[in-house]
Amino acid sequence: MPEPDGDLSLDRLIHEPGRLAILTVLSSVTDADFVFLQRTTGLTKGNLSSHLTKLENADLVEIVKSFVHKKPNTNVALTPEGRERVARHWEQLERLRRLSKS
Amino acid sequence: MPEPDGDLSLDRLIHEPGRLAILTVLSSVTDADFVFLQRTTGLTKGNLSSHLTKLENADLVEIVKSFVHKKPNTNVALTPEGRERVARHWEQLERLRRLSKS
DNA sequence: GTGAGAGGTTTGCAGCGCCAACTAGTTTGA
DNA sequence: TCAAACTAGTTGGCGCTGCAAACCTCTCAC
Repeated sequence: MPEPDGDLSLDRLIHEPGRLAILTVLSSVTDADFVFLQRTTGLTKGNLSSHLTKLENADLVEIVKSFVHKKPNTNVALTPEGRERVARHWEQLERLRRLSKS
Repeated sequence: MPEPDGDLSLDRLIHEPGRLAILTVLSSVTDADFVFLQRTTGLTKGNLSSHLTKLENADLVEIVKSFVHKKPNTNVALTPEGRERVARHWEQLERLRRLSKS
């Protein structure tokens, strides 16, 4: 029940390392496909797949499946809400960090 | 298997919100007692207790128990190693964040 | 056709965070 | 004096969730 003085609580959905990596990569580009995300984040396919599903369910990313060169292609982009929540998360972290430098 | 290009991996032990809060608070003071940490982090006693145990096992904090005014008192301080690893963690986060702002 | 590989998804489990319940001791007050 | 209430924690049980391995489906080379 005790709320911290300034709210230090972090959104687990975003804070989780794997997803934070995905979201951060996504926020530097307009969109990215599965393979690119896998290489940049270092996640295994399985992890990446399940994280993407969670992010999609939370409306943080939009996923478009199609075929490119006859191969399945999964394209991922942040939703506006996702972009905003990631930005807010970094602010939250910044706030937390400032505590330690004062 | 695949390592990311630049290492984006985050230390779960430190990254976990509850512990990150504890460690960050601790890095702004020389030491703190249980009740102070509970108030500043907003964690429940149970959480705080188990997080502290983990941090102690990992040698990130040192815990000294004593009695103050006849009451049990738990005093916590970062170890040198803890201090360094927390600092490194924030650098790691900063590196990750820069990806998204380039 | 068949073997290898790309591109994912599903499954199983281990580990962890979270709250509730409990312990141990102290103070209050009837 | 004895019990109720409070302080300061610790422990246990449960449910979630991250992880890797196994699996699936399609394509291409031979």
